[in-house]
Amino acid sequence: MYRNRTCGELRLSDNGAEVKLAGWVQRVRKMGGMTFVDLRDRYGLTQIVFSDDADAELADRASHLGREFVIQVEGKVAERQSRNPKMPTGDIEVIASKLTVLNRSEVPPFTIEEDTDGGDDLRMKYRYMDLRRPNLRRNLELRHRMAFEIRRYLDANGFLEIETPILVKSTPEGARDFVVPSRMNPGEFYALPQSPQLFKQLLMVSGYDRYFQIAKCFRDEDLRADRQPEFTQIDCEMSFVEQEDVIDMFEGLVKHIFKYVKNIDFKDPFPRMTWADAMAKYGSDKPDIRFGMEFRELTDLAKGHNFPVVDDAELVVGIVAPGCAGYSRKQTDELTEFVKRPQVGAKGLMWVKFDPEGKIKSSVGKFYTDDELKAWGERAGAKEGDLLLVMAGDAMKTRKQLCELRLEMGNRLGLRDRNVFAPLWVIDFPLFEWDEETQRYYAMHHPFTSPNPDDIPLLHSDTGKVRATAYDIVVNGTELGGGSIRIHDAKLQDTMFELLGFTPERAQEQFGFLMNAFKYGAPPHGGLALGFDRFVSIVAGLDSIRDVIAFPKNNSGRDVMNESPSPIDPAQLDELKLTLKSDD
RNA sequence: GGUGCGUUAGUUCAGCUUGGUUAGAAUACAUGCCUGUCACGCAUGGGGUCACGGGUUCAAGUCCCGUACGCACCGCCA
Repeated sequence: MYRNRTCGELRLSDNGAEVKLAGWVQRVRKMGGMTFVDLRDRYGLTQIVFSDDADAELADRASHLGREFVIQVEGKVAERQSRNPKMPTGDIEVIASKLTVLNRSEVPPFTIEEDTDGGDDLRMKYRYMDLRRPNLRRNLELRHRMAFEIRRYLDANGFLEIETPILVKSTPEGARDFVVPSRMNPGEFYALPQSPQLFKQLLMVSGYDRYFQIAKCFRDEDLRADRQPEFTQIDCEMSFVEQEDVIDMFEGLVKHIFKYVKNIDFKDPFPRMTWADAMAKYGSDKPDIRFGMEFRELTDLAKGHNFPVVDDAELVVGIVAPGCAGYSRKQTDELTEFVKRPQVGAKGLMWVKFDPEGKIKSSVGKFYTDDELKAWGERAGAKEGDLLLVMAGDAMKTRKQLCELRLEMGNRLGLRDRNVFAPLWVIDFPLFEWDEETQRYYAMHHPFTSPNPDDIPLLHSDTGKVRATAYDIVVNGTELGGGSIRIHDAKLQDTMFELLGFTPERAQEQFGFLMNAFKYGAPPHGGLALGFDRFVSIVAGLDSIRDVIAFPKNNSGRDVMNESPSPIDPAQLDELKLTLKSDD
């Protein structure tokens, strides 16, 4: 037995106990005739003391231990002469009587501490050491805890966890597929699943009316801080349900997680907002409702004053930054620069300051009288001391740009507190999205999403207006997940494919197995998928999902630790009947 | 596919604006001193292909071009 206690558990009540500990050397502090060693394992840190008075040879050996050596120590727990209130084990120490070096370590390339001195790249290359750091350890513990609670909740509600294949059929809709060549079927390929969508619908046909899976999904698209090529979804599907049933069930799941993992009780139902409202009030289908600053339309007030920027605009819309009337020229210029950055892409920004004495200062004073600007302020709900920020232009673009500005102001004003969680259901998404480039409709969610029954008459006449029975759950401006009630009627599904520009042959080729299954008694069904990595990172208060994934990929989809992807052996290519094209 | 920023000691960075002596700091590492430290302290020491390639120049870590890599973002992500 290498150890009988861990480095995190010893307390004053263990005083006098003979213990055996094993772990990694966090730090060695030599103080003349005494040497202190902080010993670390998954559970914590314990101080080990070696003293010349007790055993000079042992103390000398201890003083030459290096960082991250793996050692085993036997000794007696003792109360410290000088306690350290900053550590849980700070009241005690272990007076060593025996020291065994189980393994040496090279000097690590970065410090194994909460605030490491290592950069991201280096940490990824030595991820196995990065994972020794307490913050990453806590993240993975949180992830485990959440996965455990998800299973507990769903099991209690009668869900079955069922695995679906990783080698699946490629479908061109949606994201780019990762593709796997088939050796036994030369020239043919599997795809890795973007989600278990089709399988979970088939499981509903099979009668497994409550299914879930914590499923790995794969998308071959460019990465972001919150996007990995392989990621994990909490994938769920239910039969004999309507939108309300699905929302209830998974609002319950989210509440359960916050309650048992974060000790946060959401008593009230989560607020809901239609997609149209979300776009109009926040310029986003995933608004951060931790703070207000809702959009107010000023188009009618602003137009007709010989100000070309406004007169040519489809929409004039503003937000009120509370208490910001004192912003200096420099600060308003900064905001203007912010919206003019290529990432936001606005042409400019108008501002109106309503100072506490009732005076008005504005970047557009040339075009509007104080009374006219006052009317803007009244419409927008600006009080004395507030700053009104206004943008104008094409409606959709301007809303998106003002959305960026709103979030920026939220950050500047400290209104986006990581410890505050504001969940929100966004409902009534459009069923279709028009694509200018290819001049056709795409499914906003996916082609199996059912239209809102009220809008079925519009399917052919006013396709773009048709609402879907689809819903997203948003937390703090991040899309946590989404789902829909699916189509279970073969005729309606045919209509969908037709509107999406599929020929019957192509629809049959791609989704024939699902459509065939639907001929044999498909129950009404619907479901939802939550992004597990994002969920964990939101609960942990982190911006990047990389910190909640044990072995993530970098910005260009590479694993810098094992250097994948990598070329394969020519023999492997031969077996697969593949030839590489030369790079030109 | 595109935009921006970055690459200098094991590590995190400064130096570049205005080209010119032996490229610095902190930390880490090694050695010594130190019997209550816990970000220990003090002293000494070792440690550099200034990412790579080309160009300008009498002279390039520094200026210019390109490439690679990293990060963030746009496009993309039903």
